[in-house]
Amino acid sequence: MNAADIAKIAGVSRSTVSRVVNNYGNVTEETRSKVLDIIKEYNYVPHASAQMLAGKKSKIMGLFIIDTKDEKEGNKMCTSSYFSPFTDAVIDAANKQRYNVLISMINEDNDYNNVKELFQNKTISAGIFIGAKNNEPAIKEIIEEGYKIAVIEQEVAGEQDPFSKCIVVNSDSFGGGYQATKYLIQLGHKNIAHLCGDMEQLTAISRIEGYKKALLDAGVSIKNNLIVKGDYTEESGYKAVKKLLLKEKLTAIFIANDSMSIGAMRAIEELGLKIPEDISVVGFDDIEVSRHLQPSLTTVRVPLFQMAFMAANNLIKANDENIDFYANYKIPVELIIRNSCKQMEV
Amino acid sequence: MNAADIAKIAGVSRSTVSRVVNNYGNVTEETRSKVLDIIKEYNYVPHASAQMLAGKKSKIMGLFIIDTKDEKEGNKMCTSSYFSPFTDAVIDAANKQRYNVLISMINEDNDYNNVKELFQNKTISAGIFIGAKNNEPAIKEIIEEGYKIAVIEQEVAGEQDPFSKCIVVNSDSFGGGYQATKYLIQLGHKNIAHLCGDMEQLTAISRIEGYKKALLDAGVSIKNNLIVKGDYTEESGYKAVKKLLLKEKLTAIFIANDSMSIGAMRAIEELGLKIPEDISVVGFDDIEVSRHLQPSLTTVRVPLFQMAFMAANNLIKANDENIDFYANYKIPVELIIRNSCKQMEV
DNA sequence: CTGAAAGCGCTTACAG
DNA sequence: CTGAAAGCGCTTACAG
Repeated sequence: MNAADIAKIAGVSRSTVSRVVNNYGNVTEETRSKVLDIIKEYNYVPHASAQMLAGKKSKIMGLFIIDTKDEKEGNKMCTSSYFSPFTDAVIDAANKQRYNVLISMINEDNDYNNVKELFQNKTISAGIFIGAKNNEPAIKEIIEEGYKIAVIEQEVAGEQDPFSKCIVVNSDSFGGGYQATKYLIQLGHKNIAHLCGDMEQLTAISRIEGYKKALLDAGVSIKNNLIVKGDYTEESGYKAVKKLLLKEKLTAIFIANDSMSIGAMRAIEELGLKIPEDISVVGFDDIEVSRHLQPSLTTVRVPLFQMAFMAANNLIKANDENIDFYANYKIPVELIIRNSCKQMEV
Repeated sequence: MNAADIAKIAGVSRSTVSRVVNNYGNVTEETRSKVLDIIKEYNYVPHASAQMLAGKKSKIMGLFIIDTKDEKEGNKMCTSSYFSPFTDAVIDAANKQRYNVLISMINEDNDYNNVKELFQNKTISAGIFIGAKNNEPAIKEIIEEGYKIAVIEQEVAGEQDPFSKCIVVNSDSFGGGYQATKYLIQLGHKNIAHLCGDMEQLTAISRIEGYKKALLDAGVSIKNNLIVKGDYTEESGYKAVKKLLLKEKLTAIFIANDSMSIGAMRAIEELGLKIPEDISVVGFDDIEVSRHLQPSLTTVRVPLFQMAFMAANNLIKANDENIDFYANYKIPVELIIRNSCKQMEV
């Protein structure tokens, strides 16, 4: 059952069937309803590929989740606590506008080639990237080929930067790092450590900057031996904090994400220390588990739902209206105070 | 840059370009490598829609996540802790075989029409359903139209049932309910309550059956006032258990999933009772948070990764080889003992 | 408002 | 082993 069949049955031309299907204006009401009836009766659905080949654009957008950490069994789930609400929201936003979303994971650099192919072979007409390292050249290449792109957490380095030619949605990582650290300072802490995230990502870079600025503004000196490196995985949090506590004296630690905080809490506990009595902890992201931890984790909430909606809706708009629309959003974050920090005694 | 351009540059016909692209045998090595070079040089990628229209089948499979609960903000995240590992594994399995996956949520019955359209307009050539209620007629319809389908957690009611014409992957919910309950019995509990899941779903139906059978086998009488209804959401767990504890006397409760267990634990705590000292709790699913709860939750692990791989791989195989392949798997589950249950004193 | 025709970019018998 | 041609199912100027 194709357009020609419908045309024959309805006694009109294929052109007219097409006009009805696409809801164009230049058809009599009578013709339209006659054709519509036949379409319904025979349950005719236009062949998407034929439509595309003839000029319609794809209603499929890509969502690409970058996670190039070496995967142990455990990690996967953790990273997905961050990506999963984002994914849900993208699908939700897309479906509402009759778009579909094709999701793919990027675990190694080579996977970017598959993504590029998806654009080139016209399967998708737009794409969202989340989890990429800052300045990722593979994404820049795709943007430069002229495809419609939205990126989460990317720095735009001036007008020459390809990232200025897409939709960028960032959270205020600097502000979040600042707030988190300031909160610890206000509680009376002096020796506040920081566990960094994967420094290839913008979030990690900005969160540590916020941390440093807060210390600076409060006149607390920055001690480099209190700053340690992680890679955003739970395991890295565990190791880094265990090592740190064995060497340094501190009463509080600001950790660049919640997954590492979970590992850190395990390390602290294993060393016989109590949270928050001995060590105060602030995380970042507010993933689902954080409110269920013992003690519940004080953290900075990143509004991933909202960011997903902005990325998806802007992208769809640009695609539907066939316009070049570029933007650079910075979404505010919020400190969520729970039970992992305590006021220092005076 | 299309096949005709490549053909002209390489000095061959479009047919030959097509043969090279599709890696057919009947081309001289010389011709092949010449064409391949040109393709690489000009970065030619065949138009996916044109290929499909000319007869190739779609390399996109659909993944449909059914969640028809009334959505409050909170629920969404909870349900996704169950779906998210499954989704990850499906994408992983698909990508490994050069398939892409298009994900869509079904929040109301009407959304099934969009799914059907995706098959009818040939965007996807196969699909996986997870979260559907048992016996879902909308899915039956799709199977009956002849599309390649895999379904998670569905009962197959004989050879006449449309579900016998697809790939069914179930976990052993009955066995899990049985094990969980038996474990509580062995710990010396007599008054073991059960909080059911959404009874429209096969898992809920089978889990309660396992519970009853375990009691029966142990000679413990089934008390209907100890069996209460939930709908798999955290909130329903909270409400049901609060009400239950106010009325009945019990020392243990087997809860049909972990999300409800989280709500239940909150209810128990609010009533001033301790887990496991006053009430032992066993959940089901082993979602990510469960091991982080306080106390960590004893639960039945459902191997969603494995189920996802079976569904995806079987489906892809059936699609690639263009065969009708039907199967009905029952995947074993495992009781994960943590700290939410205690041995009764003698 | 409507139809005949060209064209989108491939694949696949068919013939050689 | 290779090419000319038909065909996949649409949309969109163009002409009326």
